[in-house]
Amino acid sequence: MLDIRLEGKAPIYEQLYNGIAQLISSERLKPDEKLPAVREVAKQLGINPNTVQKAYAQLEQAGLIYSMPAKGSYVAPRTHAAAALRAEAVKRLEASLYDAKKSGIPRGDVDELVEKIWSTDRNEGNS
Amino acid sequence: MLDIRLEGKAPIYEQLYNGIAQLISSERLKPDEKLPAVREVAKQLGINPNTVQKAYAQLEQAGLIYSMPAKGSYVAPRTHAAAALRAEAVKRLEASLYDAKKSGIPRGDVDELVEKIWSTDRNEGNS
Amino acid sequence: MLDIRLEGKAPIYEQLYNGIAQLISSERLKPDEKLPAVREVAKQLGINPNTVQKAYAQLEQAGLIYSMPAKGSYVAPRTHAAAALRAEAVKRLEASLYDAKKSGIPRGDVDELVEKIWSTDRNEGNS
Amino acid sequence: MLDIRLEGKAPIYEQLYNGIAQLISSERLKPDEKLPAVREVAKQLGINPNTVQKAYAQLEQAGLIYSMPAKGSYVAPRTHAAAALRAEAVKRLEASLYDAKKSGIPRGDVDELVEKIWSTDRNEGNS
DNA sequence: GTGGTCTAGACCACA
DNA sequence: GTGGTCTAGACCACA
Repeated sequence: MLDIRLEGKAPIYEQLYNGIAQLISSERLKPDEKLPAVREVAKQLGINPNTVQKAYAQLEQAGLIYSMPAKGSYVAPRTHAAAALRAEAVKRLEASLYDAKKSGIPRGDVDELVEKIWSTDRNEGNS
Repeated sequence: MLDIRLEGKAPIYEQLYNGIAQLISSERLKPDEKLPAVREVAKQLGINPNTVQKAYAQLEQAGLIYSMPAKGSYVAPRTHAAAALRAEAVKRLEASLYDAKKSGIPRGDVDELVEKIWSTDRNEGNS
Repeated sequence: MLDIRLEGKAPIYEQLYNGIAQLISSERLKPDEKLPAVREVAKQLGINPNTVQKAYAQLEQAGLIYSMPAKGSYVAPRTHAAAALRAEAVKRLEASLYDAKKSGIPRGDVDELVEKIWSTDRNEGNS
Repeated sequence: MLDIRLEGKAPIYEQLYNGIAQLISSERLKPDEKLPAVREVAKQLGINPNTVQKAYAQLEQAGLIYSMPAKGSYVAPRTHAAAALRAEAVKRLEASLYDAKKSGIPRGDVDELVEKIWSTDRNEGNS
């Protein structure tokens, strides 16, 4: 229901934040779409509701979602969200590519990585 | 003697690791050059020897340095160090590409970025 | 609770590492099973928590366990653990073969040993 | 002059001991052959004469070499040395192969390793 | 409660 | 002197 995989050493609330931001950025979550309730996400992922609450609070503070008390949380309207996030993502990727080039990684290796990752069509999820 | 500034919230041993890795990568520390002793670095930076020890241990395990107990620690031969650094760079790049994909960046945009960066003729290198 | 005996001159954290690796390898610790907490192991064995922490950190880095800060440490999924253990076994075997060669053991003798051991039908396994 | 490579974390005197033992076991050092002088070995390998002295002392104590004061050290006569060492080496290798089998390494992989190592004809030495 | 980081300080074998 | 190990004990963010 929220196709997000928790893994690695980063704090869970941060992984949740990034995961949802990516869903918004890629428009798999559309503007004004309702997010699943905090408790639901917590149960689904087997984590503490406080942790989900923290992620939602930070998403709201970042202007990516808005919440209507007693109703739920919703993806913010277009202008605020997707475009800006995508621009940021591109910027981070560009920096990574420059680093890779500086480290002497040949372009061919990069192209192979890109091929490998983008051809893994669909199904990021469920290990 | 080791021109590294500690700052920010990242763990000290990690900052040390990255700082030394950069010195090796940029060849300001040359292959087989002796690194300052654990205790010396600790005194110089005003931190605990154990913390320096941890950074050195991880650098050794990554293949960037080798240490001979009772003699000292040394920068690994060029090939080893370069291979280790490239392996790390590839790992970071792969993570970035996954993030970019999840953020909805189309493959075409990525290919363009790669083209743009790698066609920038030659030597973008050693910052 | 972790049936491990510390003895001999090897570093404690290394004995712990090997002991736990064996429990995982023999599946007395199953995939995704929770390991006892760092402090608990320390108390039980009468050693310092830092020493246990070191063993756990290295097990995680070898891919044999994964840890979620504030939740606990868990045995890695079967595939990861098995791959890590095999990688280590191959490394040890390679070293042994080099030693054997240096000691002047002719290749023919080695081949005979391999033949003898692998033809011993099936399941020599889980000690 | 003593084709031995020092590497890894083991104490140098131990590496020296094993290296010389292997040369004797493989009969690249023959019975009653003279070993190079302590000081010579120390200079050649860039290590402390005390370290070489320690290795020689332990080799003598193990009955692998004998020393004639003011003359030098010599490889012990046949019966004491090569045969026993080789038997030990075979035993260690056999144990390693059993471990490898228990770890699930397929015979094919072992054969490849053997092929790789024994076909690297000659020249163990000089990195 | 949990893993993770860090300090202060000790001791060891080896060189 | 050098790297490596270990203890005792503190503090942190996160859950």
